[in-house]
Amino acid sequence: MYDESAEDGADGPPIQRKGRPRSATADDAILDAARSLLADGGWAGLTMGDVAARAGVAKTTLYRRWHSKHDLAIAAVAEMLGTLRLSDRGPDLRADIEDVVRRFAALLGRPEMRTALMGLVADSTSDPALRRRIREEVVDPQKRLVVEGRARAHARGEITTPAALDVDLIFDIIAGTVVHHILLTAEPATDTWVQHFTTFVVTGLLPHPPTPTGT
Amino acid sequence: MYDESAEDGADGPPIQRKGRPRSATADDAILDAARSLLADGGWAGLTMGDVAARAGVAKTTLYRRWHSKHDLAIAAVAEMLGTLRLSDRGPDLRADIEDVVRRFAALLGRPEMRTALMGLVADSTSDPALRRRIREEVVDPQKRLVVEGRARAHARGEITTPAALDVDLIFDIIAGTVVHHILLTAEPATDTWVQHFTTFVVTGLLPHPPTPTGT
DNA sequence: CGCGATTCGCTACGGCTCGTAGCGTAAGGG
DNA sequence: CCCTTACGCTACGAGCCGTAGCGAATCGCG
Repeated sequence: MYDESAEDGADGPPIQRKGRPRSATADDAILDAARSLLADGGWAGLTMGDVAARAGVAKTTLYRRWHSKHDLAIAAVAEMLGTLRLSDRGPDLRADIEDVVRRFAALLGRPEMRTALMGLVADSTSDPALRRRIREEVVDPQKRLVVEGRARAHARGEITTPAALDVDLIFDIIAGTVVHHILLTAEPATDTWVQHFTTFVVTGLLPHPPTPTGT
Repeated sequence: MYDESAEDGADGPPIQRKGRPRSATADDAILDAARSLLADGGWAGLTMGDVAARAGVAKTTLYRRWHSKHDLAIAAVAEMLGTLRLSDRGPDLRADIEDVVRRFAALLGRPEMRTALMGLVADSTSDPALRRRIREEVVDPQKRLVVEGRARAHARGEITTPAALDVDLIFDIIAGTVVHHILLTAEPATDTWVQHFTTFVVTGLLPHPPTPTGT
């Protein structure tokens, strides 16, 4: 189901093969062309023929590396998401959250990013195998950011036990909200929006929780 | 750009025309067929030819009502989302939120719903006109739920001024988080997840905000 | 009642995309 | 140096979108 040839997952060293090696420049040219077409023409604008033409290679060369348009898009997206980092060290949890929100929003501000991501997710709604690959190669790796932020908060004493923060839930909230906001406005998130949202994440809807929910 | 014939927006009375009237049963059959195909084969499974065949009509009949696959999908989705309601009256804000989260999650649990929604959003990333239509006919109408919940909270005295709650932000958070969660797990949201998320929305990450953010 | 207007089903089509196959050629490794 | 593999090219089958043209059916209105 899968060629061990392409270096999509970025796992393991490039396997040594016997004959003529693959062109590394072609790899870069293809991924660049794919992102460029995604930015210009959206998910529908990403056609294998056009990618090949813009990259200056034959269509066969694409299919020798990736088995489908989905595989190619995953590779292009994963490479971009892999660059996400947390700033060196923030003063408190709030600063760390604001930082990651800002960086994630900046990434989604790039049209090729949101286009590929949504195209993949859309197709994955009826393709369990594709959804699994997206989760494993695109989404789940980013949870490291939440885990790291939580560890910092614990080290600072802001939370008593790491288990107090549910990583999956926090990730759903941050990623989901930013995606929803950016996709429907189609403009980069403003700085005030980022701060507004961050405040909410830390504080919640009702700043002072007095309401004793008695019977 | 748009036939005033189809009753998509559900706005205004059915315009009287002169010749043979359109078959209302065909309308229902088409939308049902579309939803059925979406549930079975995902966004890619929604083909105009198959919809026509399953609905027992000619492909021409589809295009006479909707100008494109996107228009048809919007009509199918809007009809389903229009059924969203708030429960009659909850005891407090938390109950109202939990209620709307549960109902929205239930709707997204239906495969035809998430499939159509994501397919449309994906295509809209590079189609401003389509994005605008989705916002106006699908997304924005649901904000009434947030507005209503906020009014209730104000009437109960849980918040001092309605402006204290940013409708757009709250909508992004609730809709975005639920969508993100359901799409990546592909399973209906559990009851404990709904409660967990609701608690977060009301309380925030740090239940007691001690950290005096001094210099 | 009948006439004009419109819908409906059918078939066919042009243009596009995906992904594959076959072939001769280029390039590097043991 | 030769074997193995990558590469480019062309062609192809299958599928889908959206449109066109036709005769037949169906309703409103005068």
